[in-house]
Amino acid sequence: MTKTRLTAAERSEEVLQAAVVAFGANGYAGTKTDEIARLAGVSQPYVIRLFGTKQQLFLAATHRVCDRIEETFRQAGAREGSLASLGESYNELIPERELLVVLLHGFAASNDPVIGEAVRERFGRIHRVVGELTGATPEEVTRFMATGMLLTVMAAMQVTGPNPVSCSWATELLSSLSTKD
Amino acid sequence: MTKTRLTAAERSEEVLQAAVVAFGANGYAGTKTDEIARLAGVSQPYVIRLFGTKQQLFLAATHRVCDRIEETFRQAGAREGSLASLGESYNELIPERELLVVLLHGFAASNDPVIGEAVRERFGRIHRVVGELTGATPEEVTRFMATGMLLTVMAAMQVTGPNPVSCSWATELLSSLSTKD
DNA sequence: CCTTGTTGTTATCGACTGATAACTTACTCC
DNA sequence: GGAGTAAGTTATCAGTCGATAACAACAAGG
Repeated sequence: MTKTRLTAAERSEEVLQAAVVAFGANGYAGTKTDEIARLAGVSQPYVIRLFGTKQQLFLAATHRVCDRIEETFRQAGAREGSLASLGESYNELIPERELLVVLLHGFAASNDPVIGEAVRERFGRIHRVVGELTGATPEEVTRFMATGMLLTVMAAMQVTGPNPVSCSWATELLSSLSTKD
Repeated sequence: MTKTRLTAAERSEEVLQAAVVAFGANGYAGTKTDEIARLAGVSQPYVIRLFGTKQQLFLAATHRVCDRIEETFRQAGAREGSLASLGESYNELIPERELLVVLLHGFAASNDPVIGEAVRERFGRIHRVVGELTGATPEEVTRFMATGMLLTVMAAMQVTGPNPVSCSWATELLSSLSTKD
């Protein structure tokens, strides 16, 4: 019965983490604020009060995810500024399936002007950061991003990450990636 | 006032095309059957009666899209069995933004077991078909699929296709693709 | 022309869902 | 210790949305 009371900032952080999980599973339109509330252990109206709007909460989740991706890349880049190094660090992110898939749901929700603009901006930023960290050619960076999108889509299809659905083409595809990723 | 009456099969075809457009714009959860009905020029209950369920309609739209992609690849492969040839044919698909984006929405909706299974099956099939048509190595095929996913995501973000949102990173990225796609 | 099957509509339900308002409970600082 | 503020809840609304049912209109064949 730990009815601990948190500051709004702390509670917002918990709600945000819950939102990443929920949105990652069911996307923007498919996720109900009530579900996020249950995950976070608070009431649904409180979720709304903390973030104002479902849309704003989704934007916050998107930004959180992109921040973490950039952070991961920066750390990998600090160790070794190669595409291979960043690629490996991306693999570390895959186990947290929701994380990557939230981003995919952001892309998918780009028809909403507000979400679309945010998502384009963040994707462009990741693209730029990868280039800056590695000094790779535009072609190499593009190819890196393409591989990232493939992995993200596969995460969404649940053939990678925890409890993966076994799939002949998926294992084949993954092995052909590791040969020169 | 052309109150033409069609057979159920013909009307279903029109509804299905409308569904591809609508689902492509707003995804599975984000699209209302009523919207599809308006696009097709029929009443919302009739849409349901023709396809039974919103989910079944989405599945039909997904299969339709995948059929068209495979068809396009087969035709290109018949002309010339190279990855470059298939890649060019994919570019022809991009102007019909909805088409590719429906597939992305399918990936995103993979949390639904029925949709997930269908989408995994179709993606695997495309992967296999590309391999068969081109005789390329697994690594090359995987890279082809990765590029395809990148293009699909970019289509969703509306930086390619009709009325593209202008975006510095997008033009840069696209030009680096055309150098050796 | 009238019966029968098929196409299509209107009316309506019932469950959901984001958001608001009003109220309550805990913490904190004199 | 109580006044004030911040955290959190319950109650509830207003609008949606997919689906069902019942009815209507059109076509074809005998």
